[in-house]
Amino acid sequence: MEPRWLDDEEQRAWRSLLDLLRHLGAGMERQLAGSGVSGADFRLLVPLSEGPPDGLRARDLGQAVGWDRSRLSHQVRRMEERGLLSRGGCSGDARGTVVTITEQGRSALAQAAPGHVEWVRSHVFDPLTPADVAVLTAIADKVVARLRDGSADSCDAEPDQSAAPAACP
Amino acid sequence: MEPRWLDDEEQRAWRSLLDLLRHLGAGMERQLAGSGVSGADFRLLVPLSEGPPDGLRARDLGQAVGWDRSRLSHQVRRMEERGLLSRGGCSGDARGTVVTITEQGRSALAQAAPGHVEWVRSHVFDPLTPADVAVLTAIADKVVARLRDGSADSCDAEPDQSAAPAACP
DNA sequence: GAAGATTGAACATTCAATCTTA
DNA sequence: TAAGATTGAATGTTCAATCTTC
Repeated sequence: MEPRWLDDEEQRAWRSLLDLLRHLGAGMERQLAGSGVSGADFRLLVPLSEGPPDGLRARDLGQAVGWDRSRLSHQVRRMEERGLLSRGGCSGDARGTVVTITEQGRSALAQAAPGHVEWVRSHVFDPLTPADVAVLTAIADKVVARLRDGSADSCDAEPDQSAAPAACP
Repeated sequence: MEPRWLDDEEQRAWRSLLDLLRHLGAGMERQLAGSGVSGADFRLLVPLSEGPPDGLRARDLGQAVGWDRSRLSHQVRRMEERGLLSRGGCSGDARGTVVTITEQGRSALAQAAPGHVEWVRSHVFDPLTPADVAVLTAIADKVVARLRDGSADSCDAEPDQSAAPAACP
């Protein structure tokens, strides 16, 4: 069957969206790098800093950021080596691992967060009107909902209720 | 100075946008993988298939997709090893390299493109109204424009006039 | 010296076992 | 048997030289 190709306006829209994707990711990474943490570091530090002081189970942390076990394990190991967090056993379920943010981790986050929020605000929210923001949220949610459904089509399900990196710590 | 933290609605918006980012990238990659090409493969094949039959200079190809020399060089080498494209010298400038898509590359693209466009349409455009699409384009362009300016702030300039992966070949 | 391109090392991510415990 | 987690190999990306030609 002949595919339904994109017309000119749709191609423009798609290209703009891909540009947004690329620039947003790259810009965010660059800004954070200037504060000494990577995007991945930040992603983990936020939910850990907001969670209970005892730390979070690796399973829950993985769910929070939408990562699989392997990626989380590697990232946690690297961050533990750098002193940003620590791992410990899980009382009650000997299979589990509990991840805890260290003082050094809190400090790194506290140092990075203000610049990050300022960057997000000035690069994303400042150029938009409040109406833009409302519409953008609605649009993003619609597409994400469709994408979530779609994951079940040809592949496995995807829980993923990711945490918001720009939350205030 | 106390940073301007995000309010609740802004946090929701930011989180939705990040979710969109992640799901769109992952979903696209997964869909393409089912057709035997990676997102990176596809990115290069599209401008090469649309460009002159003699091929494109690596410099121009890099500009088209917004990659640096190193990343492009590695990706081109891997794709050449798989027979999707070929490299040759550049007549007129002995420093240059000319990259050409092979028949096998064209075939791989022709095989992947219909499914890709169908995926983009059904996952991105179908859930949106024409008005949504127009607004989304405008919003993305505004933010990208701001992000382009911003790149000059703390870092180097970024030309990047990337190609649109979902174009019809 | 600057531009175009390549290379190898370091780092991140994915994939396929593997291991332990529920 | 399934869930939680780790590991090592394969692949992809970034970073810092390096090399050639303009």
